[in-house]
Amino acid sequence: MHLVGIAREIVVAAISEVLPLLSYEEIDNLLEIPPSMELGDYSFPCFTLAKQLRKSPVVIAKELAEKIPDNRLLEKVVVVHGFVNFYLKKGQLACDLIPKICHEGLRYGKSTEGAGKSIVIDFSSPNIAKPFSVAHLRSTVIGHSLARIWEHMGYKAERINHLGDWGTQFGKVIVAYKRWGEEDSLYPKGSIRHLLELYVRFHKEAEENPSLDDEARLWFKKLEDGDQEAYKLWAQFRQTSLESLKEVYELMGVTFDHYTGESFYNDLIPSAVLKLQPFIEVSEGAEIVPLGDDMPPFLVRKSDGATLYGTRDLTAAIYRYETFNFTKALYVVGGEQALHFKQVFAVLKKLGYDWAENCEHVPFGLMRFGDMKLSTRQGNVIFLEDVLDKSIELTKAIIEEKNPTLEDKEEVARAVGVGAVIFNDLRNNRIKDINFEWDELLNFQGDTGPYIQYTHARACSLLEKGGRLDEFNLDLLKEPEENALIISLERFPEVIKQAAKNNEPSTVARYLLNLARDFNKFYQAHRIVDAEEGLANARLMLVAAVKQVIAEGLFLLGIEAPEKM
RNA sequence: GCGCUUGUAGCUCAGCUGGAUAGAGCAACGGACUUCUAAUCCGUAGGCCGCAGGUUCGAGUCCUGCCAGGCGCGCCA
Repeated sequence: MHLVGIAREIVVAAISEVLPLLSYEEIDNLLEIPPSMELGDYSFPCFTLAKQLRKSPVVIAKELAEKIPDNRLLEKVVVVHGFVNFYLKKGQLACDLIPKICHEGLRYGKSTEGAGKSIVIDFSSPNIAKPFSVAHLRSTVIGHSLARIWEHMGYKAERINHLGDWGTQFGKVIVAYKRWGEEDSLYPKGSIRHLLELYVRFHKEAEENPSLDDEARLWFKKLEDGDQEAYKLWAQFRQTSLESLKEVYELMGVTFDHYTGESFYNDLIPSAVLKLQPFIEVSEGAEIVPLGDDMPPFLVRKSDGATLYGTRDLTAAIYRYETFNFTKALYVVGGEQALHFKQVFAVLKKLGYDWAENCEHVPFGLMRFGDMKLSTRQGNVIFLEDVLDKSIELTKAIIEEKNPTLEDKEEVARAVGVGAVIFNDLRNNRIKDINFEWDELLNFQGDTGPYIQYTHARACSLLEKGGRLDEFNLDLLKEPEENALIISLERFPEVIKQAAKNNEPSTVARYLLNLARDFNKFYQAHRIVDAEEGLANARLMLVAAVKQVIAEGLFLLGIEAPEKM
């Protein structure tokens, strides 16, 4: 069991000393945070012990509390009902914690749990025949954040962009391009939006002329069989799309270690299929692997012999394990593909790969627009680039209004505008569907990215005005607003751990909102730079620590933290 | 039909994996800028936690059954 956080560790240790019945880990699991500060900082419920010890929870709690030894960080231990409530000496905690945070900087809360281990994260993975729409945003920002969170846990992250650069959809685009390429086009030949026009037109025309679908399948088959013309077109489409994609990634500050898309695995597929051979059955001309009664069969090859994305996912999984020897493999892909991954993992297990247990689908909810699902096929898309641009424009306007003398306006507007979009996506549990609402997205007040960035900039401004800090006595911090911040800073490592455990960036996002709110309350209630000298220095140190943790938390979400805005 | 998933304030959502009096933001209304960045803060109002059972010291949280929405269910990804 790896414990994080100074104070929590001490509380658990103290209980452990007087309660040998439970292990360290059991105590840590039981320990909770009371609903309000008046009830203490940590709380240990004794109800579950009642049966085992055959005593009332209140009696157990009393006995336990009496035995807890004195500790330099413990203010008092109070029994309420069946709870043992621990009150920490905030001043002392501040003395221990704040210099530590300021000293460790971005390393505060970092764990060594994953030392020597690697985690493969498959995210973003857009379909490259299609434009990058807001629907792809989710996988991109969630995956990017998870990579940073797991790195903070000490893992080596392998960021993989499993580009959808192979498959029947390319047959469709080829057919459309050959028929209608450039004709009546609003966009120049070869541009990503031109490709979208073709894609949309294909589906429209295919409704009346289903033979187009057959033609598309034929072209994809030709592509797989190495047809020169098909390959050349495919390569051209791929290149255009990739260039356009990379612009968006750059704007958002998202990076990958590997751009190994589906086409990357073409050469590896035969050997993977060979491994599958003993399990394959032929059904209606297609090759399948039956998976029992509770799951539909897994399709290996279509009746025309072409592969499917499942085949490529399977091949990719094996390749990744052999290449990275991962401890964990995450697939940050929409929830609508849950069954697909269940099938892929089941097939891996059938092949005898124990590591299939370490593969995890990290699903997320749909992005909706009004009451309809965004559908590329119907041309019903919102381009991510447009969203980012709009958000950046709005940010610029706000800067002009509120802080017209700001330097680097362009750069700040980009950081804040993009941050707003990213935060909007990471704020809630990832499984929730998101209704795409311009108004909500472009509102920069309340629970938003700009709110947190603003708080950070505010803290930076105080530090700039406060000057250099040589001497400080953190024991002077006694106000409730100060205490709230100290205890909140102390909990940050737990928060990261929790976020990693659940693959849930929103845990960090929520924490930051609370921290920012607590900070703004503190800011509102007390003078800082012009408090009496000793107190001013102590408060400025607190501000420095808060600033540090906000910047670090934003980093974990993939959001920048400008010093001024 | 079967499987997965969601249901908490008018709206968008938290709720620490079963704990104490269910909390935020938005929207509404009322306040606070000659003072450290008002992208802020304070206050008011707003709740049969979808419904009904069950499990136990204790349920918004777990189990069962309904109801409602969403997503899937062999040659798309």
